[in-house]
Amino acid sequence: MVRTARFSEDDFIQAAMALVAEGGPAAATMQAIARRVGAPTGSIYHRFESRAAVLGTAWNAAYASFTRVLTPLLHQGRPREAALAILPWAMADERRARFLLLHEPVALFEDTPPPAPLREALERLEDEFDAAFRACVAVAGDGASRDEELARAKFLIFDAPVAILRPHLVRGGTLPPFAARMIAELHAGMPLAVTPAHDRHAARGPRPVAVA
Amino acid sequence: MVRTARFSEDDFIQAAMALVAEGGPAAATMQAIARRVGAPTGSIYHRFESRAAVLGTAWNAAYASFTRVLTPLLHQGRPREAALAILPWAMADERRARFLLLHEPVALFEDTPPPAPLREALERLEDEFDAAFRACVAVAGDGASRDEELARAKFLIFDAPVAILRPHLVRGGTLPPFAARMIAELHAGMPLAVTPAHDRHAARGPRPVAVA
DNA sequence: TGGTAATTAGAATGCACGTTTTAGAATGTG
DNA sequence: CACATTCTAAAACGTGCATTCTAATTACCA
Repeated sequence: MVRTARFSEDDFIQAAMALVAEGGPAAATMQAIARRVGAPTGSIYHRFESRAAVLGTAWNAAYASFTRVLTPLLHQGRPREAALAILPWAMADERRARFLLLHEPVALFEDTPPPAPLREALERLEDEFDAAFRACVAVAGDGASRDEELARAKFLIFDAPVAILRPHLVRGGTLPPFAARMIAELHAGMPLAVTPAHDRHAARGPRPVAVA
Repeated sequence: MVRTARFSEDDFIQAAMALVAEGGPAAATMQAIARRVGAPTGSIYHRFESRAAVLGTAWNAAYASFTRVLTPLLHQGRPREAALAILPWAMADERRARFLLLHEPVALFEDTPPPAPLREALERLEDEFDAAFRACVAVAGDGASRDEELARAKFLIFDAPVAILRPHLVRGGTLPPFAARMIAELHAGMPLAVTPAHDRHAARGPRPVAVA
């Protein structure tokens, strides 16, 4: 390198996340990202090959940060703690949480999909997350009832907590104390059969892989 | 009228819904809507003043269809039935369900909001829906615990069933039988205090209003 | 101190979109 | 049968976008 960079890769990613969080995918134009960072439009293209690459990198980073919190708890057979861990994760960076949880990826990536390396990295992250769920739930009966157990786990650990969180994420501001209470009550009233510890190792997914 | 129309207002609405359902808001361009209907682009402007008006009309229609099913059950104090009613409503028209439940309105309306009459009609629909929730839940204690009860109700009756439905909506195809089971189990494990019938009339919201 | 590669800087390009315009075709009314 | 009106039809316009291009800066190194 011969000239010190004024703008980092992360500057652009943060700006893109913030713009999507505040105004939806359409608000994250290249010019808006550049303006928010205070850089000329062209500078983005020294770090990212396209808009899809910027959004894809941002998405992968947010997703990885999310699963980094959940995955270990799932592998430890603690679904309740995993579900509750979503709340502090979301409040630690509200914009990132809005970016990841409030927008279907289809709206971000449909028109122009991110470059292959990013897509593959995301697929790996998704596979790891899925494997963690499978490792957590008890193996019981045939394929159909196994699908049901997995669907129950994903609902209890991911979708329901996100649904509880969503109204507050949309509104912004602090999280009311009853959000955690509702998640706890949900897990008490709709218990999940957990894999015994000695089986969990066998079901464990591939080792975590570093993602850009 | 002096010339029979080849394309109806509803043709354009259906096309817009389908395009958003399949490819997100960005896919519903005026040209795409026209192409899908088989009409020239300009014809849309004989029925709608703008793209925002098309999407807004579609949104209001989907929302009204949804609340028409839920609202009466809420006013009858039957939250469990209301929650379960979401499933047949969604399967009756999957595209409409994807359109309404899979996309945050911010992504549809942020850049250009729909014309005032449509915004007002939507606000009325939302107020009615909210009033139905308030009429359903038991009034207990101070403001904070009342907020909590209302949040519980909205989660149990709307957000959680939608979260259970969402993966299958994303994937498409038929709904697995355990979706209804999960909703029933959820309501059994996390019961909701319901307003006694004689109080419900007082809390009832404004009469339903016809929407375009 | 001048060469060089990385970066900033910002204008330029081309394309897709929402919207408008212009022209023509269809249909009920007098 | 003409007229007014409502629609189809398709091209045209202006804007904003992603991306590319050209030039000017910067900082390290020989």
